[in-house]
Amino acid sequence: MAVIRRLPKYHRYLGELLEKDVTRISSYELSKLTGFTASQIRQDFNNFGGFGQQGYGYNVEDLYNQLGNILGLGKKYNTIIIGAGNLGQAIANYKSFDDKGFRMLALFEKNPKLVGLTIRDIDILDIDSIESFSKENKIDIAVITTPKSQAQDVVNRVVNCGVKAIWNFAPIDLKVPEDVVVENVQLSESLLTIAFLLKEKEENV
Amino acid sequence: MAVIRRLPKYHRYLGELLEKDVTRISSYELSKLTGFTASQIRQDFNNFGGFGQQGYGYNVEDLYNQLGNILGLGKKYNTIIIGAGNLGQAIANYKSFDDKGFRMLALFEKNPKLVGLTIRDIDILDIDSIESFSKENKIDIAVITTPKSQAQDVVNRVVNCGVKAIWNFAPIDLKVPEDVVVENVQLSESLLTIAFLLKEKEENV
DNA sequence: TAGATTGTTAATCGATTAACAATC
DNA sequence: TAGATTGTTAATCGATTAACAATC
Repeated sequence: MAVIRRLPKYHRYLGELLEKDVTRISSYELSKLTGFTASQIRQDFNNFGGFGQQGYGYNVEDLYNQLGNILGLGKKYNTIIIGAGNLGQAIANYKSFDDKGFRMLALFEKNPKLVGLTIRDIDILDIDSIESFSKENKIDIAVITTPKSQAQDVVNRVVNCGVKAIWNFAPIDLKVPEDVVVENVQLSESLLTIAFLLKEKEENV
Repeated sequence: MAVIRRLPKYHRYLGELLEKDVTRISSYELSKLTGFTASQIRQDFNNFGGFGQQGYGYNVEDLYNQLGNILGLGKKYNTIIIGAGNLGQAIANYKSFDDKGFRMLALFEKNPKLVGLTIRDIDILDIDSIESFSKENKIDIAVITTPKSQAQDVVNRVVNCGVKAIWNFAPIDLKVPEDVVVENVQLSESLLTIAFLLKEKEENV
């Protein structure tokens, strides 16, 4: 699990190298870019198979594609966003998510003032149409950007609709069946970490 | 460091317990809430001093306040948001950040169509007024919600203005002097993790 | 061939869990 | 006092780093 948190970063840097037409890279050079140790990088890649070549290093394009496969890119993921406030709209606007295979199909919203609008051609639908929508479209991932108070309720609903992964931005620990993946983005916890580090820094002066 | 990532979660649950007028809690009960083991919880708290009482457990209010202090709450942090797109606006709208002591003073934006607007009474200022603004207001934290291409540049500018912590939402590893705290929120990496877990789940069926 | 760099094993480090004496 | 639960030490586990033989 510690490894897979590093994979997206490798993938990102390899994508950048690819754009710069770099064809090969050693674990040492990659360690300078990513900040991980060369030893760790080699260990990480070897968990998934030997992608390198002794005396040469790694082929950037090959490694990029291999990591893409491991990360489950190449597949398409039908994704809906529940909660069309600023955060939901921000996510709908990220074109790069679509590019990575996360198809943003629709936003769902309770507030009637927002229903009917579109964000980058993505419709904002009434929240009560989740069930009917999911019958016509197999949903893989639901993004939860509702207020905390509605989060568990909408999650129950989408899980009933067969959603297998939740990307949760509400400040709450969701209860889901064990076969449903939950990835939390706890902004508040991230911000508190900053406060802690700032305070610690001050004390160590 | 692993400990301090857990502190905000403890703090959140203790806040909820406090609202429910729960006065005491044992490490065992807290383990059921948070999902951490009771042993780990006791270890964590003991890193910062003995907050409990044998045979009784922990006083919820006392523990909540102690953790708040450790997390650096109670202090006020002057915060600016750079980039007034959806994400910047979303963060400006989070009232709970203000409540925790993160004073959102202003948003800064390049796009002239947005400059002059206000989000929840927070002005959107021209990005070129960062320097003059920081002379009148000591800024502690800068939130980076600009596009990737502008992120490093604005970070250089705010660091020059004396900002000591960066909350970075741009998909890039920022270069900062070593005394500047950077906390990254890499949405794309978080989403890729979901893809990986979904794929892995499928393969293990 | 010599040099470079991987793949992989062993050593180290740190974090988590288990156990239990201390004590409220 | 008996029961409950912490504080704390020791044991375990997992992740990281170091080292080096294999090999391109």
